[in-house]
Parts: sequence; structure tokens; C-alpha cells
Amino acid sequence: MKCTVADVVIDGASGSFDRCYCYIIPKEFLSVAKAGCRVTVPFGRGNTKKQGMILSVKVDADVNESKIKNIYGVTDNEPVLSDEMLKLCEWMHSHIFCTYFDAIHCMLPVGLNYKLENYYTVNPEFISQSLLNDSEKEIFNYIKNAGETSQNKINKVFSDICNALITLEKKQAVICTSVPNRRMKDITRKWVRIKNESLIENTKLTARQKEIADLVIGMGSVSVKEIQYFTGVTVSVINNLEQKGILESFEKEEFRTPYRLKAVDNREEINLTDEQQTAFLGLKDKLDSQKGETALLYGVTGSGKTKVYLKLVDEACDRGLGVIVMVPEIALTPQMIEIFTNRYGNKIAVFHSAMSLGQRMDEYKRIKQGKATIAIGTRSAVFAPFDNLGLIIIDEEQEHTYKSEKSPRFHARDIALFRTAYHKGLTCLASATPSVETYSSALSGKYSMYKLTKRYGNAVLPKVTVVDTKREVLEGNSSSISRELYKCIDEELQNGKQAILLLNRRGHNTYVSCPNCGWVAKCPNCSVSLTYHSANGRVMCHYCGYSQPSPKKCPECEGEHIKFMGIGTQKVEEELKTLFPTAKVLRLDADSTVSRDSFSTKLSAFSNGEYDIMLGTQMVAKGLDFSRVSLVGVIGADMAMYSEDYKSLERTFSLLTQVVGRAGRSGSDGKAVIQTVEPDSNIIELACKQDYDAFYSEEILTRKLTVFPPYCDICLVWAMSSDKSLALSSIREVFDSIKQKISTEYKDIKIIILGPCAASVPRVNGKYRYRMIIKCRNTKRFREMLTESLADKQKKDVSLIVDINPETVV
DNA sequence: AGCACGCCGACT
DNA sequence: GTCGGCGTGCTC
Repeated sequence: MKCTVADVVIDGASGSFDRCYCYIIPKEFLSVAKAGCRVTVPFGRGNTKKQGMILSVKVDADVNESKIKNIYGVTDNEPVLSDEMLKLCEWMHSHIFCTYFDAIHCMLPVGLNYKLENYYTVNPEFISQSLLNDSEKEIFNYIKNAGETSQNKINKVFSDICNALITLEKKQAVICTSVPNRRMKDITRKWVRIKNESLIENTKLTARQKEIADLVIGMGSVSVKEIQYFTGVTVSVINNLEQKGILESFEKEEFRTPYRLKAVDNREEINLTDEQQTAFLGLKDKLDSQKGETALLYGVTGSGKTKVYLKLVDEACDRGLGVIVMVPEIALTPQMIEIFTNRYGNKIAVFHSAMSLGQRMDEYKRIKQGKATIAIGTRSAVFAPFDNLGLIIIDEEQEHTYKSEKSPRFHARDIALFRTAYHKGLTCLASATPSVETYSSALSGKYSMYKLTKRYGNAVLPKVTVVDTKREVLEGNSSSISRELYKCIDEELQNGKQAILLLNRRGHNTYVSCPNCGWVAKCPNCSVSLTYHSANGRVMCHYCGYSQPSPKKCPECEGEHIKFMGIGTQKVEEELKTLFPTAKVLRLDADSTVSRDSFSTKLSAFSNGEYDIMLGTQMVAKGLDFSRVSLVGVIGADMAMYSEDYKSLERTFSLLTQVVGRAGRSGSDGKAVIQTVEPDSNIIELACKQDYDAFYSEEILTRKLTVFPPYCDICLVWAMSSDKSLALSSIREVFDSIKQKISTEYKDIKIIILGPCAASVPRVNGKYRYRMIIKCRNTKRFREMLTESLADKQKKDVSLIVDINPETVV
């Protein structure tokens, strides 16, 4: 029989059953059911209601009616995904091994996401209550009295109902309707304050409850998250206090109130230097050629890349095209956002993770309605819903934040290239230290390249001092601040200037151990050591969040001389306080910034001169400009180099180049001190000279010899399970299957397989992790082979995860 | 992931 | 003879 059918993908599907399913579109939906609309469909033997997305519609298709089901209903009156986005879904599904709905969730604002929720009412025609058992009767009567009730509510009222609701429905006592619920609730954070202080005296409290009550009294009001950070209790203790009437909770919106953008088009004239003008004209040509090209704007630090962006954005705007400007991390690039909002006012839409759901929804709509034509933001901004996209700029394109670490594991650069290829627009990658992969594509002519070699106002490079920390220790200085660095900081402070000190991320952990018996505090859920936090006096796990009070005595040998090892930012902070008792030190790292907006508050406080020294991890090296900073110190520039990751040299070079470039911005008196155990290292020398080309030509040779990108793609396959042997056997099965396939039907595929072996952190959150590395070319044939090898290996209690070109392979 | 089908043991 | 345990396989 002939009828109109839809190819639908299903929400919540995984593994090999995440594919298209064919459904009949009943006549009443023919006018609304279009590709890009969400639908509800019956799925599986039990015909459970699932959310789906129509990928395509076929009119008058021949179908075998007995096998094909009807769509239940259509959620959207008009498509929420464009043809481009649907194609991008397909692309993401096949290229990065994510589910269709993983991809869809990136494209729709969270506020538009519906979740099916079941609502129950009693069946008025049902009379024979004798068919029901006692608990069923109870629930039946509850629903009868309450009227239409959500499943959630019923579950809350009746804690132990198992499948009573399902049997009630089967016995036709109740009617269930699935309603797609629009969840537009903003992310709020629960705070508590004292409700009745006198009760504390008169009520029996446990030790933990007392501790928390005292904490809240001391702080006035405090977020539940912070209580947990400081005391390590679970929410249950707080809930108990609330039930006893001692505490009361209130919701506090986590994010700042929406910014207001003025309706300005404040296009001040931009004067470009000859070099900038040449780059700009070249990029403008590429924009106008409408071939869907990619360009690299390679400009040394301080060469004025932003000016070129702005001129280019002007051009795209004048042609009525949508623009996406991507930055690695919004909190660290306030200046960039400011420049853009000052110039383009309310034509800007901002996207980043620290925005409320409502704000994101608003920005999404403003683009859809054509009110905003420039999207600026982090990784997620690459999905901004322009129908007439012309230009995507990726600032600091080598940054690892452009690669998503959770599914869908996409790289924003790849999505950008897909989108500009579709729209015949231009992707402009920009950096002073491009990734080796990008630079290689630029040299080969795959991308066009424009260079900016002159630093702004011919600024000179700072005076760089490299300090050998090995020698420092030999000569009796065991502190993490070398004598040279001490001298420089001291001078800065005397002159009323500020200093930025940088610790590498890997040097950031402080372990707790017993020198007597060698005991080290370890996480019970993960195979890692716990990290000491002086702010709350606890040891914490950075992988799963476990924490406990730091032990006073060794739990093994009762020894009382527990030691804190490693240089963490907190430890350096204490040393700084001893060395410079009058200096105000600002510590910035992931742990000191519990809430996001305190981050920008702290940055502006530093900028206003409220602090003298800023101490932080790599994050402080990024695009921040502070006029009063003329010293940048790097404490331990080696950690990244010691890591076995193939990108660690690239990262170290990039970081040091940025640091040195930063110090040089403040004029002739810029200084940088780099402390390292390898003072003769080539990388440091090249970074001091800002010689990217020399670095690249060495690094590309290494990549070729060791076979790493750009000479191959890397495909990481993970198996994770709380059952160790199950995880291992699953990854072995995949391994064997691949081996077998490349020796038979896929003989044409050339790959190198390493592993399977345990991950460098073999257990996280109680789950054992095995993985293997495949060096390959991510071609259609390879993806076919891998898909076949993974099919039906996805069993219960194991998850198999594929990560193409991960940022780190250790 | 669910859900139903179906094959085998314990019980009326 | 049947109720229900869970192992197996499919999802338009």
C-alpha cells in the first residue's frame, strides 16, 4: 500500500539501535509532520511512548503495513531543525559516533527540550474496584481525588509502588497520557539560612547537625554546595535540619541578571597597518569567493588580530550574513566580548555555559528572528541557528576547550568547517601558536594563510630569565619561589605594580602522605591520590568529588608527622604570604572559584588594583590584559613536558609563548621568569624567541616519525564498567573483532592498534576503565568497519565510548 | 534501555 | 498442570 512515511530517530536510543525507523504519518498530521519536527512515537514491543525527530519524509512510499506503526503525535508546528542541522546530525552521528539525539541536544536550546511525562486520571467507566489489590486501591483513590496527576508526584507520595501504576493502567482503571513537558526552569541553587535559632538549644542534634547549624549561624546564609564543600556532609543532614524547623531553604538564581545591550551600531573607524590590511583584504576575498573555504590568520601575540576580525565582521554584516565568533573560555575573555558589544550592541547574542536557560532561549530566539546577527561565545556557540551563516571566527584555535569531553565528543573546528562548507562561507582560524594539525593544513594549501608578524607599536619582547630549579634546591632554596623570582616580585611590589604567577595544571596537586610508612591518602572510588585543600582542611578527589577531613595521624602506623607534598596553588599561596607578608594575593583556580561569577568579580578586583599578586593555573595565561602587570612568573614549566601525551610539547610551547607575549605588552619594562628543571630545553628557548616556525618544523618531524596527527587520526575506544573483568572482556571483544575485520573484508584499511590496556586512571567513580588507541584515517570505510565491530558488543552494565581525535591520549 | 517471549524449576 | 524466575533478542 502507498502512504506518506517519516524516517524518525528516537531519543534515548543507544548503540546499534540508534538508527532511523520508518513510521506512517496519519492523514491528520500530514500538514504539520515535516523533516525537522519532533514527534511522539510508539517504540518496541511494549509500544512505549518515545520522543523522536523526523529526519525525512517520503510521500507515496510503498510500505509493508503490517510492520510499520503510526506516529502518535507531532510536537512542533513547524520544524525546529533546518535542513543544514539535519544534515549535521547525520554527519555527527556517523563521524563522531554519538547518538542522533546527542547531536540534536547541541542544536536546540535546553528550554526547548521536552521531556515526556506521564499524567494519570481515573477511567470514569471503571467500576469494579474489587479487581484491585489494596495498594492499587489506595493509589486509585488518590488519583480519583487529586484529578490529573503526574507520575512524578505519585511516585513522591507513594514511595513503594513498583508497577502498580502499570497494572492499574492494564486493568483499565486509570488512563495515562504522555505530555511533552516544557522545562523552562532556570538553574537555581539551593541556599539555607537559620529559621529558628532557639530550637538549636532545645532540640537534640547529632554532631554533624550541630556542626552545620553553627556554620550557618556563622555565615548568615550559605549555599548547600558550599556547606558540602566545607564539611563533606551529604544533603540529608541539611534536609533533616530543615525538617526539624531549624533551617529554611530558598532558591537563589545562580547566574547574573541578564545584561542589557544598547541598540548601537558604533562602528568607529579602524585603522589597519599595511600588514593587517593585506590580511584583511585576503580574508575578505575568501569570504566573497563563496566556495566554503578555511583560512588561518596566523599572527604573533600583540599583532592586532582583533582589529582584523572586526573589519571582517563588518564586511559579513554588510552582506547580511550571520557571524559566529568563538572564544576558548568566556570568563577569560571579557575584553573580547566588551569590544564586540561596544561595537555592535544588541546585534550580539552571547552563548556560554554560565547563562541561565531563559537567557539562552532568548538568545536563540533573537537569532532565529534575525534580531541578532553576530553570535559570540564558547564551544556551544558554533551551533547558533543562523540560516544565512557567512563567517565563523575561531580565536586561539589550538585551545583544548574547543573539543567536547563528553558526548557528543565534537571539535568545534570540525563543526565550523561543516557549517561554512554548507553555507559556502568562511571559517577563519586564528592564533599565535596554531595547532600543528592546522598549521600543516595551511602549509599544504588546504587552508589559505595570512600572517601578521609585527607586534603592536613594535613592542619589544620582555626580558626573560630562565631559572634552573634543580640548582636552586642544591643551593639551599627548597621553596617553590626561586631567589630570582623573589627579587623580581619584590621589585614589582616596591614600584606599586602587579605580578602574575602561573602554575602548571599538573603541578597543582598536593598529596597527603606519611613519611614513616609511606602511606598516601587515596580515593576509595578512583585509582588516584586525594588532593589536599587548605581552604577547608580536607582531602578531596578531583575525579569523583569524594572528600574526607585531612588525617592528623597516619591511619596505618599512627605516625604523627603527616606530610603535604607537591606544589599546589594553595601551598604556593602560603609561601607567598610568608615571603611577602604585606602583599595581597589572589588565588585563581578551579577550587577557589566555587561559583562562576565570583571569577569575573575577582578578575576585575585584580584589575582595579585590589590585589598585588595573582596566582593561578594555566587559565590566567589567556587573553587578559592588565596594564599594571609587568612581571609574569612560571613556577615549574616542566610538568606538561613530562606528560607522555603527544600534545604536551605543543601545549607547553603555546603556554610559554602566551606568557612571554603577555609580559611584553606593558612596554619596555616587561619581565618574565620561567622556573624549570630543564633550563636548556629547546622549547623554552623557542618560546622566549616567539619562534613558532622553528617549533613547528621540529614538532612535525616528531609527529611523522611517531605517527601522530596530522599524519593520522586517533580513535580512542573506551570500555567502562563497575565489573572489572566485564570491562576488559568487552574491550578485548572489540579488539578481536577489529583484528579479524582488517585481515578479511577490510584488508584495504591501514591502521595501527595499540592496546587494549587499562586507562592511566584505571578506576573512576567505581568504574573500571580500559581503552585502546587506533591510529587510522577517519574515512567512510574505517567508520563502517568500526561501527560493525562495535555492533552488539554494547551489553548491559558496560559502556563503550568512541572518541575521535581526543585532546589527550593518556 | 525496556519489554515480551520462552524455557525450566517449584508449587497447588 | 501452572505460576513465575530470568536468559535472549528485537525495536519501523
